[in-house]
Amino acid sequence: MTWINEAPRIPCRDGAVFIVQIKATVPISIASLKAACSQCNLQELCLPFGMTENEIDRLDELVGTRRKIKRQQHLYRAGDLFEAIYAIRAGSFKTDVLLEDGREQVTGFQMTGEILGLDGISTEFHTCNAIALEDSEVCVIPYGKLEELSRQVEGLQHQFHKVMSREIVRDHGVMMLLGSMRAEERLAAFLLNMSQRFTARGFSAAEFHLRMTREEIGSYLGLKLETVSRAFSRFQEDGLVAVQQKHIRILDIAGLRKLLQHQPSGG
Amino acid sequence: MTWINEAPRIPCRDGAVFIVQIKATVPISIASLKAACSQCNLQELCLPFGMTENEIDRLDELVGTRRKIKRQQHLYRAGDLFEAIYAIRAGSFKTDVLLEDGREQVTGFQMTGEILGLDGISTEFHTCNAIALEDSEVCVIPYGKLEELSRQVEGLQHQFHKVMSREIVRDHGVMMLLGSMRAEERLAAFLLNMSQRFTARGFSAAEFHLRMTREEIGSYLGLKLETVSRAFSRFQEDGLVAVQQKHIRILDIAGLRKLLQHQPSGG
DNA sequence: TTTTGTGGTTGACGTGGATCAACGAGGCCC
DNA sequence: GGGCCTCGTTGATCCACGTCAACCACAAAA
Repeated sequence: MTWINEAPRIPCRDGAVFIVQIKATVPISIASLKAACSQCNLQELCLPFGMTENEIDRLDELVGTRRKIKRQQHLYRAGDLFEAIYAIRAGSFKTDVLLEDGREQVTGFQMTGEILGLDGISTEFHTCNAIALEDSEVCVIPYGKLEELSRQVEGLQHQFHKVMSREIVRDHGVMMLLGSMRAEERLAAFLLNMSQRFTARGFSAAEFHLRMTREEIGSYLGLKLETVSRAFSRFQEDGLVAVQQKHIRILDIAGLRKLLQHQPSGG
Repeated sequence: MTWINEAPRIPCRDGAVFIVQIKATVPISIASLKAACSQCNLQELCLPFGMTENEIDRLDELVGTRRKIKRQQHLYRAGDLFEAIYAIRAGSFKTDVLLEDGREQVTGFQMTGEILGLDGISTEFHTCNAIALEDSEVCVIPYGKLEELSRQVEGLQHQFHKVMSREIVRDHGVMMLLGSMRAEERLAAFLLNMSQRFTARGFSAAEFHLRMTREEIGSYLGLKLETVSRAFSRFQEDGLVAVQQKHIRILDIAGLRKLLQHQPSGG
């Protein structure tokens, strides 16, 4: 229930340092958790979206704990018992599925305010891995509590259903991308999607820093990392974007959008 | 509320014949709807799964109407206002998304007991098309009623969440397939999946009739119809399946499964 | 019965992206 | 500073699948 109890679940090389962090954050966390959602500036992007003030106040009892996850560490793994869903408070994640032979498919990249762990409801075990792309923090929402509260708070129930449905719609978009777009279209779609999500978070639509590698982008888009790299170079040649490693500046957003229509065909 | 009121929503070339059908089925429907779910032999595969007898009795008030959809007709279209989800009572469907330039991506094939329309919760408009692959019938579950009842009936709430989560997990599987498998692996995965779903419905695991065309399979698997056809032929040569048009007989299920592991790589 | 249409199969050929390989750039530790 | 390691870029070559086209099977219509 406290940070201390959560600590053993967080694998961490430099354990000592991390304990210090815990000690430092415990009093702050306990204080702020009393008003977890109602005070959070991510409301608009997160579970509370669209709920009334009264309803959000009731939400505060939902978030029992926060959890810090260091870069490259797992929030949960495929096969883990499902107990909670997670709202990203800071940082970003990728989710992936692994085949027995080692092939990896990245199924999504998640940013602040987005919800992780919905895959676990189905079987009560997680079916994918969630890995932090940078040092991150999540709000832990115990699933039993969420179901209980959403039986009482209509707005929460409705919003939770919307979050799940949005995930389904997003997945359909990815299927479209993987099933019928060519490499450059996929990357254009990816960049436009990132841009739009950064915008929603108050960052620049045109200039941002990708937290994932070319290989992870490639896995998500069903391409090899070399192909991703070549597509970036092509966009740069064509004056669509300025690329410097992970730093992206979109120069011609309309041009990127145009790439998405009427290509001859794809896959 | 009755078949008659629903009738105008069903586009139908041979209207006259259909009206006769309606007249014939109205009394039967009204009688059976009084005990929609509790009497239904699809319980195990559908929304009531895992609920207690008492809970299922309460479910009966949920299904207001049934709707017949003829082959090739839409249950709903992208852009339609979202009002209800649908449980397939008989027949089968495909769902697809269309790009402006006409490209189609089939996002799924649905069989009896499966739920359609979850994509609409997110924005209150449907985001994909649902088209009957054969003459079919669905139970119409008004969404408002479902939310209301699932605030009262814990088992319903839980089961509904599981259905949504299962859809997310399924989509991840398709992403894996589209993103990192080669053509024959995709088709093998598809056949094994169909076989498993037919089995769950009491049909033969080894012999079944596909309701969709090669082109639809191809769209779902991110392949061209010729590639699907060639893969079928290859499987036949290798003694894995006997294919005669849409009729499939699996001869070596272990062989198909083996195709799914340890291929060198994909894409 | 022939006709027409839709869906499926098969072959020949082209190509987008995978593969293999070399090299460059930035971050981190010593 | 220098060595190491991960990540990214770029080039040369290959091949799985797309494309184009001919033909076949079956069903419904004439």
